[in-house]
Amino acid sequence: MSIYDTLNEQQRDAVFCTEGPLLLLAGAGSGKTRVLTHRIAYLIEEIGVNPYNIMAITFTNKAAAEMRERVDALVGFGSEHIWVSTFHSACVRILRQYIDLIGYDRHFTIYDTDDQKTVVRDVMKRLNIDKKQFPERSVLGAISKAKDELITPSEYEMQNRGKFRESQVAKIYTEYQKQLKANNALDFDDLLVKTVELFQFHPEVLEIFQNRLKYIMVDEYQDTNTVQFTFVSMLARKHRNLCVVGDDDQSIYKFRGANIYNILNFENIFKEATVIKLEQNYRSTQNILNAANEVIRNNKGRKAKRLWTENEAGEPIDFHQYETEYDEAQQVLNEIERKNRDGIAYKDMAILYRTNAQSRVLEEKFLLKNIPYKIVGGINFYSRKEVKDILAYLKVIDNGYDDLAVRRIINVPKRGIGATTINKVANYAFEQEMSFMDACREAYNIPTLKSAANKVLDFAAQIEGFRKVAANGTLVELFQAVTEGTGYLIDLQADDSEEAKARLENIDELLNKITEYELSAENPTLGELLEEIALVADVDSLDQSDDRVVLMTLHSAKGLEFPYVFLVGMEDGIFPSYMTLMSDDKDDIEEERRLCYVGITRAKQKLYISAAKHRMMHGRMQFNKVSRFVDEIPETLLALDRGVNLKSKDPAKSLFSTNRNMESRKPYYQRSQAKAKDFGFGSSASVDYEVGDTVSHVKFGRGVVVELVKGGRDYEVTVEFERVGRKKMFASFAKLKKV
DNA sequence: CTCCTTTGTCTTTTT
DNA sequence: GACAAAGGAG
Repeated sequence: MSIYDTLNEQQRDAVFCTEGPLLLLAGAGSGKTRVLTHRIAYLIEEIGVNPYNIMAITFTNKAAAEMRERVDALVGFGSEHIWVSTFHSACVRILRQYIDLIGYDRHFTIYDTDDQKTVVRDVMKRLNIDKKQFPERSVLGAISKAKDELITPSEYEMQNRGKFRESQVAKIYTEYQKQLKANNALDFDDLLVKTVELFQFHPEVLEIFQNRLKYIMVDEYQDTNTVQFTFVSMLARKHRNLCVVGDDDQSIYKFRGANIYNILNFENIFKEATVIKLEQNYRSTQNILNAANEVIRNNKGRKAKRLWTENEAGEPIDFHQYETEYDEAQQVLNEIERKNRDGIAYKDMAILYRTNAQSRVLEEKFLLKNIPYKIVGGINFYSRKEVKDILAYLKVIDNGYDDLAVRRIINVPKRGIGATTINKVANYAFEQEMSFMDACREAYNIPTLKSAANKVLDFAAQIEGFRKVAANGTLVELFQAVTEGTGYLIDLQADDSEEAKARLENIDELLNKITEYELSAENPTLGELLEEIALVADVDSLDQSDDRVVLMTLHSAKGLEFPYVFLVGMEDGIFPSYMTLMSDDKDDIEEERRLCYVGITRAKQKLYISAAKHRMMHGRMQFNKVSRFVDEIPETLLALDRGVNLKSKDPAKSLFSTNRNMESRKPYYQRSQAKAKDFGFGSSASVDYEVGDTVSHVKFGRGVVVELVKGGRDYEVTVEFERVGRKKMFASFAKLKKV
């Protein structure tokens, strides 16, 4: 009896097929991670491959850690020598060793999306390009797309001669890239692009890695883009032992440049490739799987396959359309409570939604009911202002060329250095062709500065001081020097608002992170710490031993599974999103459908689908039809009756049919915004309290109404709360209850 | 230079 | 509603 006996025939074929290119088409829940880990074990134990010669690329750090753990359990030794990482971390690791060969300093900084925006904004200002006409989002999108396709600024310019918009973007792209280089910084895309460049211009470096990485495996291959593909195929060119695993039906990152042809054309590119399909699903019940199959069947561009399972039929899929998003949240939470009483652990239940914004209403209910939960994604911890400020200090200490970081902190906390002064220093730096930080150090040379020069010099001296601490002390000591030496902590401590308290907590949390890093890393350095922070995804921190209900977007849920899954907000306009409904590109709706497929197949035992008839979106009441995807699930798989909560206050007025089935069969586009407005949720808004009444609020607790003003379509109510003081809010949002 | 208020814009998904 | 930019007062 060997460990391989537990695999099915196709899985075993995949494990034993170790030489040459291999394309593994692995449907959802077909045990691809099992195959990958067993394949690695087989390579090490049976073929005698040195773990050092194996590389596995995963999508998230969490998946990487998990894979290592599972291989470790199988082989018992050597797994720590396997190179398991994400694309981005792998590239950083290579670049930290060799990037000086292509003209960067090895202490480069990694820019996140916010940093990118700042650079684009600056560049556009300098080039005098109107940001109304060229929103930074779309400019960055174009740049990122170009990078994904390995198009350099000059190539981009040549390809777009004579096209006004594109040539403007080309100018921005060129300047943007120059700026990054000057700051000794790379954005996320650059990590890949620069590595490929390094390999192109320095084949000797490429060869080092080719010689080492004899067996390469890529997980979630359907979501790779052109640079990533180039990177991998360069590495694999020598030994050609490239195993890619993916499912074209789960390709959900086209917006990020994922190139589905990487998987669809793999056999054309690697002619000798073996192709193995894994179609038996071990995860979900028959009902769930059937629903998933029926939905995905509506897509045109896909490889033919049909997942099957030996699992039992299981319970039908629950579907409810509720009145509002609040009702929906309430009922979902009720069910979670019920299940928990029946002995289902919280961590076995997950709520999935299309957009992060949908988490807010749910979170409020969780707080109210005191059910443990964890929200993945959304506002990243590391993008909070106070955390970014402190990190900017650390970045400046690590890489003095990072002008962006310097400018962020030069007046934080307040040092009396205003915009005028900063511009003068920036101009001087530009004329002298030096970094902003170096210009600060020479502030006495800038005649126009006058008295401000001393303030700038003090700042430069302070950074110098921190550098000394960094050179001699621990990271925690450095952290303390920065937070205390700058007065950042004292300022916050002096302020006793709720907000300041929250900020202090976040700074504390950052200290925890740094302490933890310093304890666990073999050879902790400031650079590595910053890098680790730059490359973590929020899912990475998901600890599945915690007994909490998990809330996340469908995108984040890829690769995960839960016994009980709630798919909320299944409405046309939300999922599929309004943007894709409006798009002329038919592929967009197919991508949404794949996302739906991913969502459905996360569930092992039972799936709950729900929608709201109307909900507040962007500050307006929106009336949505049930998602077309729900319509694609055969009725026989759905349970529609039990516990339906149709609290329709006035059915006569209702423009939505009370019959949910009829509703979902109507053409989707007939809903008009004007009609929705006529219902005037706003104009009919009324409140059952008045000035002087005591009311209670979900978050703020008890308070007294001090003012009530009728606005255009809503009441504006001001309440003096016992705990948090005076707040002004709209009655329809506040949901105040008279006590 | 700083702080406050007002106004306008934008709303998908993320390494 | 969330946030950034702009405008205005001290």
